[in-house]
Amino acid sequence: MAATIRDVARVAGVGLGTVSRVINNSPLVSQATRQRVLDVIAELRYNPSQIARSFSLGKTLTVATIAPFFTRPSVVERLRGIEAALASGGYALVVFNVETRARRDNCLRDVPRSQRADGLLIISLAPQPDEVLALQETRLPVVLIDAYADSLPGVTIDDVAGGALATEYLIALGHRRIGFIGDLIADEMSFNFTSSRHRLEGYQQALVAAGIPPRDEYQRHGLHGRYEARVLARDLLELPEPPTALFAASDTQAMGVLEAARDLNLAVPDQLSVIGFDDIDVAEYLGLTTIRQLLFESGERGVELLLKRIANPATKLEREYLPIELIARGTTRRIAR
Amino acid sequence: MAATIRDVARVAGVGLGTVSRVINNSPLVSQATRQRVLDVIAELRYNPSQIARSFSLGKTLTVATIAPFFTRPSVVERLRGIEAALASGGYALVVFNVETRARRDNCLRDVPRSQRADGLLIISLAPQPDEVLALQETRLPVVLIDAYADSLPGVTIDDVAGGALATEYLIALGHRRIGFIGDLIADEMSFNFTSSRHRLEGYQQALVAAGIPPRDEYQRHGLHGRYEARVLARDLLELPEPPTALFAASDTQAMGVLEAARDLNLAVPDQLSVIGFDDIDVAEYLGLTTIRQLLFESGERGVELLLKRIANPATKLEREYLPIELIARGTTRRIAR
DNA sequence: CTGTTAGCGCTTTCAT
DNA sequence: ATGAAAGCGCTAACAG
Repeated sequence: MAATIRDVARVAGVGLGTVSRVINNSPLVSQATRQRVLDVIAELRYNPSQIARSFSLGKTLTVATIAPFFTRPSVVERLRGIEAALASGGYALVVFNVETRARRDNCLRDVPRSQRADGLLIISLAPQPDEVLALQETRLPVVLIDAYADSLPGVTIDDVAGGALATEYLIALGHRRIGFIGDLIADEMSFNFTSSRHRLEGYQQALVAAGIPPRDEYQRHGLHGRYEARVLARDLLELPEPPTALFAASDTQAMGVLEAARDLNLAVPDQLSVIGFDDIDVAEYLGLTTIRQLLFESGERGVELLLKRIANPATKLEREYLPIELIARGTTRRIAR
Repeated sequence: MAATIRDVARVAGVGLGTVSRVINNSPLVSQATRQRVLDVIAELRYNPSQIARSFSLGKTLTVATIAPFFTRPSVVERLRGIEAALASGGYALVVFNVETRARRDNCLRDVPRSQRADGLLIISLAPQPDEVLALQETRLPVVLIDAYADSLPGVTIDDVAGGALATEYLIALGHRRIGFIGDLIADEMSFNFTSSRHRLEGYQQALVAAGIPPRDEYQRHGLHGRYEARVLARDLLELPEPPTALFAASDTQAMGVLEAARDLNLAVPDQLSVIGFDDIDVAEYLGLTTIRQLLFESGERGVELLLKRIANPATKLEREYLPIELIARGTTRRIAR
């Protein structure tokens, strides 16, 4: 069917090796020979088989990514950074999307083993200790993005500091009754997202530091999603003594909070201040105050670390922290007294 | 290093073929032998190499996707459908993101040739005739999603009908001065998106059918994006005799229109009706009236067509049209008189 | 500079 | 039911 390197060699009247050298731009071919081979390649419409190439080389020039809900704006933006960095390095990107616990476990177990890729990027998923061990056994270079695990390299932000930053800002605006809306605390059945948990920690620390005792009833957790956050927030805002400000662990959840405020006819920011996290695209549109993190860059940096590790697996464990920044917009204001 | 099939065979004291049969669940192995081999596999932590397997089989169990701006909500949703359908079929997904004209051309040319994948899905990009020819020459099964090309299978919606549907709705609400905001008309330098152009056609047809002459100054085109649409809309709305309703070729652009209205202190829908296209996630949040198309499903159906073609390349050219639906929300209303 | 050859790890006949 | 052997298309080491 399709021409092989052997066909090219035969027609051009040269050896296999020569054709291979031409394909790979080796300098050890005379100009004349090279041209002849090139002509035959064009004539035969020959395309080197990537699979055969990978096989022979022992590398796939492919990087695999496991991401939960890759449809979430923050994840998409990280993926975009990954793709861009990978493409400029000549690597292809294969994506595994994970929306159930079972698939998370399967992917984490099987993808590294399949040897389809030269490296693996895991987004927003923290492998458990036993999974880390299994991962290391495969010897496949791995980098975590927006997640942390002992003895695995990664790029993240300081989520605790982020949570504190958001909360301190609300405190500085005079708020004392500050609520928190975040993801479900990881349990057996869930994904082990850690960022929401850390942001909660930062929230609590900031409160304590300001002499405000954190109240349990001000902290609500649910599945990540606009609708879930809306329900949670509505509940929270109907408390006898409701919060005057709400910190949502993500912009998506903050949108749910905004909806809840609308449901209850609470004016934002006059009666309720709202702050989110991530600074996804739509945050600007909504005028949402939020904590910005560099999503695109996290993908880029993750790829850099990974490629370094692929080139030299002995590279010492690197962990990179990306900066965060408070973006004050219109959903927060000094508390009315 | 890692154990190979040969190691397993040796340790288990069986032939290569037997191990292969066990791996592939062939029934031609005795229960006893199978168990012995399985034990050795576990003991050696053997994982069959996917690359070697692909190579030997002559198939990669991978599908490639070329998508422009895969960060756009509508594209992401299609990809999600693709990934889901692929995963359940045992295929992996490799993604190429295209954000420049040059990369579009390169991908269209190189990806099919590289033989990295058993099939190719092209999203929202219409190959030119010469590109179609080159594509067909590679004999790689291809399916278009949200794009059309002669002699290539695909799944799309009827964009002309969609444009007409949106426009007729505005007309039915009493609007006569209806503007259109869409993508740049394809030129040498751009991507050849066709959907916006077709929606414009539908818009014009509906207008004519209602006896309203389309006015050139009511039709604006720019790069796809919220900001660009905002600028375009602002300009349009500052006309001496501005439109009372605006049809945006996508929800993202409709958001820009909404911003423009805000800029000019025009109340929506009281002073201006706005309708979008796609019904992306955020449309519901914004209460945006729009034309819904089945994005996720378009990915699923594209995969189905593609897998069918991979299984049997002689499958006759299939083209599938997905339904559209008007979703009336809060950004449109009967014109005040 | 160039041709030849030995694998890479697996699937698949083909015998047995 | 199972072992042996022939590739799949390419790269790289080796010999000229």
